[in-house]
Amino acid sequence: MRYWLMKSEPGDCSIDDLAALPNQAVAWYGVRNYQARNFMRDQMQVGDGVLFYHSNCAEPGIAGIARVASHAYPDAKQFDKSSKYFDPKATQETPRWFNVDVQLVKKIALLPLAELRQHPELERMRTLQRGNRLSITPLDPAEWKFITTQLVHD
DNA sequence: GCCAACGTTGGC
DNA sequence: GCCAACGTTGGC
Repeated sequence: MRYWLMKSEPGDCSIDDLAALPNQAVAWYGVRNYQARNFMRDQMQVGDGVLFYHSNCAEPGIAGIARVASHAYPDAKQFDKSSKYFDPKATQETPRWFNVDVQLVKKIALLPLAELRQHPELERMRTLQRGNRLSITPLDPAEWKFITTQLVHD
């Protein structure tokens, strides 16, 4: 069992968008960074814990708890010429990009980035490090526990 | 909209 | 394999 923080731009897919989907689950397509891809492809297991994070918006922060709901499989958008995620170098035989499905567990009262920064327990969190841009980062179990038991209120 | 930080690309 | 140029991310 591992724990992850996954960023989504709410203009693209917000926590409410996720909640409105069938099964409250979404294919996490569009990751075009090798490190983030490798986390999904090589390390994620069904049932892993996910913090659903709103990025690049007025109120960045953790917006909900989710779970990994599938193993990684080829990202369909890499083959779709009409998609901005189309990758001419990817083929069906040798796909380059993978994604998992992510399913909502519960929406929470937004935990703002500014609040996360105030807790010494979280000062080593990858997402809080200067210059970090990775859209998927692993969480220490202690960080997961602290956030989900000390900071989350429904 | 600004800009710092980082990843990728491609010429050499 | 170096590295400059370029594109992207994402907080502010």
